[in-house]
Amino acid sequence: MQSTKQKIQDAAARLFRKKGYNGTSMKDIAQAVDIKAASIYNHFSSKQELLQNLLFDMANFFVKGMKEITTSTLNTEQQLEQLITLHIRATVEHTNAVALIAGEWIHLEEVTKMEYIQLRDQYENEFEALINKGKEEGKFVDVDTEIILFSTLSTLRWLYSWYSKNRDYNFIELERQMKICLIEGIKR
Amino acid sequence: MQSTKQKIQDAAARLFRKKGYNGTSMKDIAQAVDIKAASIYNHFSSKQELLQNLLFDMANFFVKGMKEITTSTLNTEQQLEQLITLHIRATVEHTNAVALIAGEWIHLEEVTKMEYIQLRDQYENEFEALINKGKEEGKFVDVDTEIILFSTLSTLRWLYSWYSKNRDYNFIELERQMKICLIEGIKR
DNA sequence: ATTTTAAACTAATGATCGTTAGTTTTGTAT
DNA sequence: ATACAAAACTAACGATCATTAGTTTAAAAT
Repeated sequence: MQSTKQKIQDAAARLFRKKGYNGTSMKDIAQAVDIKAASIYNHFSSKQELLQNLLFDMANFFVKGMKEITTSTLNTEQQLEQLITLHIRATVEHTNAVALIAGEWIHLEEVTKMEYIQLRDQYENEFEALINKGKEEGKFVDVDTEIILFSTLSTLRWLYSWYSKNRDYNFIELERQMKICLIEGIKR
Repeated sequence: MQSTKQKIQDAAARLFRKKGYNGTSMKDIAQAVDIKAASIYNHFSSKQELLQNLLFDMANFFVKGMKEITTSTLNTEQQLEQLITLHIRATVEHTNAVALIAGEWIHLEEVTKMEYIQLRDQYENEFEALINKGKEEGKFVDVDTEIILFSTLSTLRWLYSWYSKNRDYNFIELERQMKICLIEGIKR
């Protein structure tokens, strides 16, 4: 059985995704959990806190996953494969929260937004370093690193959208195909 | 000199992108144009109409471009190249409006939203048909068409984000690199 | 110069929203 | 059974918002 607090978080993620942060009222969230809007404040101090929890949980999930991968003994190509797996796992396990990453972070209040962007940039920089490493090792094709990064990341970030329409797609197969699509294309 | 009407549209695009549709008030838009909120209604009948104009202008831009390309005499690979050029052109010429495609279409009112989704699906289907054609001709690699489509489209759709941070990047070079990145990867 | 039209303004309306205060209910520990 | 804490409720607040009505100003046409 799910706790009320967890139910509120889940409903918030789903509604923020469907109607946007500002388009979702505390009443909407409360109704989805079958309580009154004021009761949410027994569990969270504000609507903004709900958004922050969702976004930072995901940001930390990715930053932590990146750290584990880059400090492993896997070779560069294997590390890139693991990054793809990381994104697929996040998407499958937290589809709605992942969807918020695409656009709803703009509704974080100013100070928090800057902290969030910092985490995102950190992640991107480590991703970029990995691609550069592969290029230095002569394993990857000679295309501008930033363009490879942006092309790869955009695909991984958009995955939630595709996954929402193809939830029955074979999971292992998706992983295999994405690795071909994203890695074979840049191998030399 | 830009007309007031055009200035309102441009400000709306910029603000919708920065603060979201619901996060942007008519007063915000008016202030950006240095008039009062009520004066906007001399040019547009509602805030919703502003969003609709922006999104459908872009949707029509893409649908029309697709039609021109697929009815041309170019071969499959060249047509795919032209599609990339189309997205780059849209992004450079209408950066803010293109940015709205990623997330703000959810704020279209219900009936209009369905029309919009229909246009989007039509575009995606024609894109998919092109990839299938390339595969049948034995020109493209044997990866699930939907995955190639989703990977390619997500990169093209996210381009506005990258472009916003790299406006000084050499334009011709971007086009060349993107074609390598998106087409070489799926060629066989 | 006069009329007409377009586009700005002021002021107000009704609705919704996030949040708070105060109260009651529910469940748990003693 | 009683006491306590957690979590629900009702009611109300101040603020903001999209939009409308009515008025004034500016520009264009006659």
